[in-house]
Amino acid sequence: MRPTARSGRRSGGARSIELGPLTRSIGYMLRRAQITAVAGFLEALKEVELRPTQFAVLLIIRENPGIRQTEFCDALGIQKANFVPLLNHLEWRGLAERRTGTSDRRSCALYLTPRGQELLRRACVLHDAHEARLTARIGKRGREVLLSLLRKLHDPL
Amino acid sequence: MRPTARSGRRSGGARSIELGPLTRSIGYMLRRAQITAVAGFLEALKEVELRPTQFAVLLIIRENPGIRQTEFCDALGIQKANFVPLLNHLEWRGLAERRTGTSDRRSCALYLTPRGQELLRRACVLHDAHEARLTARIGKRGREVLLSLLRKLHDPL
DNA sequence: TATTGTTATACTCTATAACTATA
DNA sequence: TATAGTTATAGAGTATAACAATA
Repeated sequence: MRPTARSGRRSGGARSIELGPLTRSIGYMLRRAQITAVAGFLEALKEVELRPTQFAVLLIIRENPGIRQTEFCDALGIQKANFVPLLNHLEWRGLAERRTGTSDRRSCALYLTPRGQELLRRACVLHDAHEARLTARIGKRGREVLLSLLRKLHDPL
Repeated sequence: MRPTARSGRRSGGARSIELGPLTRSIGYMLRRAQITAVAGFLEALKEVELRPTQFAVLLIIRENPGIRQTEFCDALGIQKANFVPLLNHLEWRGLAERRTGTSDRRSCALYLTPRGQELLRRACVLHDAHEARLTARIGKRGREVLLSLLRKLHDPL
């Protein structure tokens, strides 16, 4: 799974792959780091059976109780059509719920169930441990620098 | 992991979404930055009609002429089954080619065609411009720091 | 007429098992 | 028997169009 960066041949006769300019590409290195991070996330949150997107949805509902689906999708850049099965799954697991809006009966207000709140608390503990393992590789200072750089890459400024 | 400080509503009446701990999550910020980077890549390489994976495949074949498919997949962490249609497409476009191995007739050695080499040169120019735009957001020093941090995140060390 | 949530659909990426032809 | 490449298939993630209920 891990590409090596050096060129030449190994003693066993197997070829060591030359990645060339890719190791100097922000895009490619971002992708590799993200693949590693996702794998670690899945391993860390296996106990609560949450994928990264599901974890993010629960967190954002907790931070924004009563948020409507369209609001959610606009903020996160998710297509509203794709949000439906995602939320269906969380509702089916009894972690989140839709409540039909009182003022606008077209819309649904989203809330965590007590069970969702409980699971999310446990998920946050596991997620913190996962983040701590990532931080251990780059140091606390490195983590702050990384978050700052990633924010700059994303924001239009 | 700490929640961020701000919350509340915007003046226009639209709700300002609270992302909470997500903005302090390496995993989430990696994902957001990568989405931005991929969008920029697609825009930058539209002219040559190469997606990030296709660009990476052409580059690695150029750096490792004669590489076999299994070697390639082992090094890049791609499933060999998924590599087949990927390579079929590049071959169909006349950019790369399989040559049946002389010593082992089960395997294919991969090469760029002259047209593939030409297109890749142009693609590299476009890719460099894209990387320069990313670098402009974080500075040359920031870029070096970022690449170093991303490498540390990926490598087991 | 416009908007919210929904359905249907399609295309990409990824993951696994089983097949073929060679070794 | 083991391996290289292939096929088939299934699951996620993502994109657009169109529909019903409501505004």
